[in-house]
Amino acid sequence: MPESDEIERYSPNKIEPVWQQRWLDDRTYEIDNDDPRPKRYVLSMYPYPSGPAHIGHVRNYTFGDLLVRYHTMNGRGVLSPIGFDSFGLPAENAAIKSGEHPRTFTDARIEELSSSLRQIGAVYDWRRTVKSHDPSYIKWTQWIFKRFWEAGLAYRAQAPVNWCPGCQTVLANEQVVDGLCDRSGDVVERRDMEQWFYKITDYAQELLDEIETLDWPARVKVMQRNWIGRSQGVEFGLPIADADGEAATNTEPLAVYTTRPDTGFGMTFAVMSPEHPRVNELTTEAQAAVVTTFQAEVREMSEIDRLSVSGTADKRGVFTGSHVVNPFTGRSIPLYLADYVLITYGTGAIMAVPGQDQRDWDFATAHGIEIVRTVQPPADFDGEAYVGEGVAINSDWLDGLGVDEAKKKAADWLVDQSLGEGKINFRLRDWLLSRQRFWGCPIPIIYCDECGIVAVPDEDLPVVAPDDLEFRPTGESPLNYHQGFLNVSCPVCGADARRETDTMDTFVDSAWYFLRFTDPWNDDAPFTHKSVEEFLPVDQYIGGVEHAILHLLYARFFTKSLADLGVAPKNFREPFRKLFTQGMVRKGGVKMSKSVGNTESPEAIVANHGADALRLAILQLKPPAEDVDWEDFQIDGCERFLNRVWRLASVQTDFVKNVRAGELSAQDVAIESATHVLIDRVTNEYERWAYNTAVAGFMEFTNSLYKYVQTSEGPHGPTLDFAVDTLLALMAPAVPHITAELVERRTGANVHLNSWPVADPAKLVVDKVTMIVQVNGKVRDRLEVAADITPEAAEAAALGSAAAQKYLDGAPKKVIVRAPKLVNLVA
RNA sequence: GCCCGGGUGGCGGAAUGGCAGACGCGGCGGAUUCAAAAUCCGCUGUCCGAAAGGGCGUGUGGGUUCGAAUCCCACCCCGGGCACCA
Repeated sequence: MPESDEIERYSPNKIEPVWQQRWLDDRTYEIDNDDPRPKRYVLSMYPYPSGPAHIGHVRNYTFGDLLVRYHTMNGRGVLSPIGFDSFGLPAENAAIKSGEHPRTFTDARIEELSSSLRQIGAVYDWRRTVKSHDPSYIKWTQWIFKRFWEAGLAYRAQAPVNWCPGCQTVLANEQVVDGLCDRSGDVVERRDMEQWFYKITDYAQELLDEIETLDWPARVKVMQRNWIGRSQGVEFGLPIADADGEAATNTEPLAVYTTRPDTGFGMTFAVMSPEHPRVNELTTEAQAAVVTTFQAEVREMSEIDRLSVSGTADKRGVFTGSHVVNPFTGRSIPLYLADYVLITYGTGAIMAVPGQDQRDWDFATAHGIEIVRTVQPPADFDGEAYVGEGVAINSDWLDGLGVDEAKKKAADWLVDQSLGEGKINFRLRDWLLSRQRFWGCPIPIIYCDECGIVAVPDEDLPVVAPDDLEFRPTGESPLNYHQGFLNVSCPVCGADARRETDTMDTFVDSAWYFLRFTDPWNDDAPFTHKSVEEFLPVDQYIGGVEHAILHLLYARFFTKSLADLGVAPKNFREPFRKLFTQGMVRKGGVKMSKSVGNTESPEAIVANHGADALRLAILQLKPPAEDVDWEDFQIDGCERFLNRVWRLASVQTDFVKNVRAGELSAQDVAIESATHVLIDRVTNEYERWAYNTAVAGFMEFTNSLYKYVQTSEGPHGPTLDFAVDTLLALMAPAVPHITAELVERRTGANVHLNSWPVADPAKLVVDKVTMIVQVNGKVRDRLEVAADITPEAAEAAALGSAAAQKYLDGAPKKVIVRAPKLVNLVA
């Protein structure tokens, strides 16, 4: 089909802004709470507004937008909101550098990101936009904090915390990666500070149990399970030994936690964490000096130094001079201090069993402590500590039992002896939410010398940071210097008091934003039971796998807590029914390429090639779940393809004279059938996130239509129109502008409001198929046969194939028939 | 170390027990053009062969099966997660 002057050229720059404006003006994607259509809630993760969209954003929001449009065409009322996770350090750092207020800085970045999203054709109900830093949102984040505080789910405590010297703030455990700050990369220090926590550990068991019910990627579920880290064991007391090595009755036993009570007879020493509160009490005078020195050494050590020896045999520790009694053997065993025992887990002290634990083995070897095996290793075992299955040995009344049986018997014995009780421990810690930063949601608390910790009354919310702040490069929050903010009178007694200057971790903001979207206009409540019931849970949540732990766990915790507090409906336990995690976009590999992607930003690509071509290229590149290399991004083929579609679907010119009417020829029937097959295929591929192959389907079909219109016979008008109109409808969720424009020109209709095509099952069946004939599993011939051929006829046809007979020496020994696809002749 | 993914042409990938390499990129050739761009059509895993045709081929080695990229076992490599959690 040669280019024709009569066909207006495809100019995305002309049509795309027009349609983007129309979707806004027509309020196509706005949804009211009482919308009668069946509801769908499609949500892409709350973005941090860092300025114009980068390619990772474009990928994420293209996937979401495709679904919003697809479900809308399927007659659903789709809630497609957008918001901005607009608190955070970058704005604050920019303020320190330029003196510009973080609010003006942030608002500008939000405007840029919003504009990029509109430019790629993503559609939202913009009326529902939520921003973390908006006072109307701050108010409810603070209100929720207060409800948590009243319920004991928020508390203030002195605790060893992770301090990032670069960010000048404390970090949650989750934000420390390999001892480094996950944002700045600084080495994290330990500090003891008074801080606010959310009691997420109250929900550890439910958070763990309900993972099972979620339609989430398996690896995300595994990561959450690992993070929560449930372990079942026994907590029991080791009596302190007196001078004779007997259990002292006047001293509290040392509590330890173990998951392997069955190995108790192999306990040849015990270890306390250097931070354990009973270290002083249990250290003898002779050992006091070395113990104090060791404690100081450990305290000085950063997390990374402490971890750097992990897995090595260098188990550092000192003897306390004291002994405890192994209740299993009745023997007195030495009590040590070692930095491999963590104060934050279990009781902060352990029974050490070198025979069955490699860490204890290493420590015992380094300090000359006796090692007793209590589980028989296999004959060929050549390791050190043996942690596998086996029969108990050297264990008196446990001898001969398997690990599980012995565990149970030993645990029961400890309970019977009133020494201990069964205990479940979690790795999960409470969520440290205080941040010593300015650009975050203020914690609505007042400290009064008379009344203590007092919450800001609800009617005084929100507490918002003042505008006239002075930003200094000291790293300290400017709130600490602002007398107007700092000084306040106590809401209870009226005495002079001062405000909390810490703000909340920004993960608090994103832990409930999806709820606010259901009723963002509400001034009397963060949302209502009704609004939650109307839209939640989110039917499809879309985001990066980097949020697999932090954000998703916090949002689940908030949901459960809010439900239990009666703020949300009681039975609303999980916010995100279905989760899709798209792969990351990697950039900056060494690979060089001529493709445009290397040098152009998404905005430049839109300007040069159009948003539809950009979207299509992203969809085609790779399966959505996989990581992509930016270098592999290729737009030329997609742009060429859209031009082909444009020419094909534009009011026909060059081949209009060839169009036939009347009876259908064989090739018309084939095209009609292929159209129905395409409907079936693409619908299925959209449902299962196979966007890359859906794009291939569009291209294949378009290629076959090009051949069709160029045959000497010419295309059949109604058949061609049906094929093209269907193609445009199927492509509409992926490339919304070009399809909207072409459909309007062709039929006057709005493709995005049209209903989704439905395949006619009768037209999906073809009457002739290619049957392959194999000899010994190798393809030797292809035969055209009727689709409903009988197995007998298929076998006969295969035996009649001359091409196959060449490889047969007489009659085949065996014939496998899978009519009508294949016949395998086994010689 | 443990737990997940993954390894297929020059490149991104398709095929989840039945024609390996769909679709796109890149490359080659043809049509159109004064010429070029654009466009349209065709070819393009590899080896042998003039061709017809055939051999080989989905990280490596074994196995199951009439038939394996696909299932099983062992190993190698790449990516991610967890990692002193008692």
